[in-house]
Amino acid sequence: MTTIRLHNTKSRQLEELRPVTPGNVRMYVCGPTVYDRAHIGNARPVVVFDTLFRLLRHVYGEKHVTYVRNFTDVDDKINAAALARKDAGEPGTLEEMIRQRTDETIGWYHADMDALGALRPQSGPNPNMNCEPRATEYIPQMIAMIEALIARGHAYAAEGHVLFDVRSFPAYGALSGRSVDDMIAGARVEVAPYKRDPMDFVLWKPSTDDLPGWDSPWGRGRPGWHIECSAMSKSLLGEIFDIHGGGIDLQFPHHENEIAQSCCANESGRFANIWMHNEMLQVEGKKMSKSLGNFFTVRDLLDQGVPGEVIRFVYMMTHYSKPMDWTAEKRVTAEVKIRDYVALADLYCDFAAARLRRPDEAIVEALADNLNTHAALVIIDRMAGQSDLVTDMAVGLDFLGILGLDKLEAKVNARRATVASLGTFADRLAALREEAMKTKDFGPVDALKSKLQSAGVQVQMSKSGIELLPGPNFDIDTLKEI
RNA sequence: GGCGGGUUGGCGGAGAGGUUACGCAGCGGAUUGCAAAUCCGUGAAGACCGGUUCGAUUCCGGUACCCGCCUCCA
Repeated sequence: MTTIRLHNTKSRQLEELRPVTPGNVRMYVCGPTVYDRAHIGNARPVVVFDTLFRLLRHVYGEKHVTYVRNFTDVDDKINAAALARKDAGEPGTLEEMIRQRTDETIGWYHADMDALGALRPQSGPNPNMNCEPRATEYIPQMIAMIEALIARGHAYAAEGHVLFDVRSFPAYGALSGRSVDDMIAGARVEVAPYKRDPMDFVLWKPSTDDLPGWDSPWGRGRPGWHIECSAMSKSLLGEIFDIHGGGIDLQFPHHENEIAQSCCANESGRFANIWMHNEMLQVEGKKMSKSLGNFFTVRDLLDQGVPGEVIRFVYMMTHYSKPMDWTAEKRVTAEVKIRDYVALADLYCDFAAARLRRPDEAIVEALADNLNTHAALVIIDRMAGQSDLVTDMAVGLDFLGILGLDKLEAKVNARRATVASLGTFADRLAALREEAMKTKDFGPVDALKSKLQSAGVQVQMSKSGIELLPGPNFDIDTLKEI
């Protein structure tokens, strides 16, 4: 069996994946807070961990991998958005508006991530498991966990809040490499009067009547930010599971707090084994931000005509552990590559054979080496350079989630249809050329050629004949006028 | 201020203590009515300063710059 090695943020080392339950892998990835469209930074972990999911399914078998990714649908930003709508006079209760907004956002998220070729989280061993749990469906489990933390002396209730006592957990800060004392020295912590220690964080907080809330032993309230992941991962994956992932920005405080809560509430005192974090994304060398005007969503790109496979290809060019720069130039590079792959598949891919074939071991090995997607793409390029390996290239693109075989075949067919539709122009051009060969007046040939080129058609004339292909800016409407 | 990541040829981007990364672009040639496509060939690097070493882009230390987290943004 392929040995998978992954970088564990916790140990700061490359570690061999040894599943808690041999032969079965369980992975939890922190999902989005659902209040708005996913921006291109949000999509990076989705692609990273989807790639890992695909690798795990390949190595362990589809029936032996469980992947859970939550939707956080209780959050003050969501509340604020719903309150604003209510104040604007929209009908319905706050709860209805929140539900409406979160449902809508989840729908967007699914559509956008589907376009990137990301598989929906799912469980092989338990196909009925809801692997995309919503936080609001796990309030009782959160309350139970908070009660356990209080009972074990790791949390305390104060003024309607329940707080985690960071001093009760000596390992607090281990994941992110900081000490409680150092952090307090940073002095940017909100020091609420009811906190025993400035670093103590909220597990439960009271809700006023105009905010969503649930009954609890501490009165009507709502959960703090981090507890939902601890509760949901425990409910669905158990106390101890194999991989926990997310963006590096979650390392502190989110994951640090998850570890504290889960380790202290769990009988075993343990939690996830391997912690994986993807580095951040920039845009044209700068931090993506609304004020710089370089902020955009996955949907923005899709609407601009950048296909999901191109976006995914750009993500996969950079190793997940390094900062990634989204640039227009990379987008173009990816577009050219994808177009070349489709053209090659048109010529040399045996789709029937491809559907029966396993991905090339070298590609699997590249991913097994701490998810070296760039190395995998280099192998794809090598395959593209040899006609007898193009079928393997197609299998590789499918395995990497860039272009599924069905999608690739559909693109090939679309390309063929376009080429066929160009046939009459090819015939016209051939006739003109033949005539020009005799008269030595190439004016008419060049006239038609440049018209075709301005419609985005690639004109290839050789001794053997004329070939017209759709180019990057191919426009069928311009063509009709010729 | 604390913690962490980054800096490789025009651009993107890896691995490896000493042997061509690779891709795109460029340049030269073949080919073409001209192009395109294709093929062949080719220049170009390792932020800066030290140290270890026979030898470092690769290891160690420092400096600079960029980015992230420490403010419930992946």
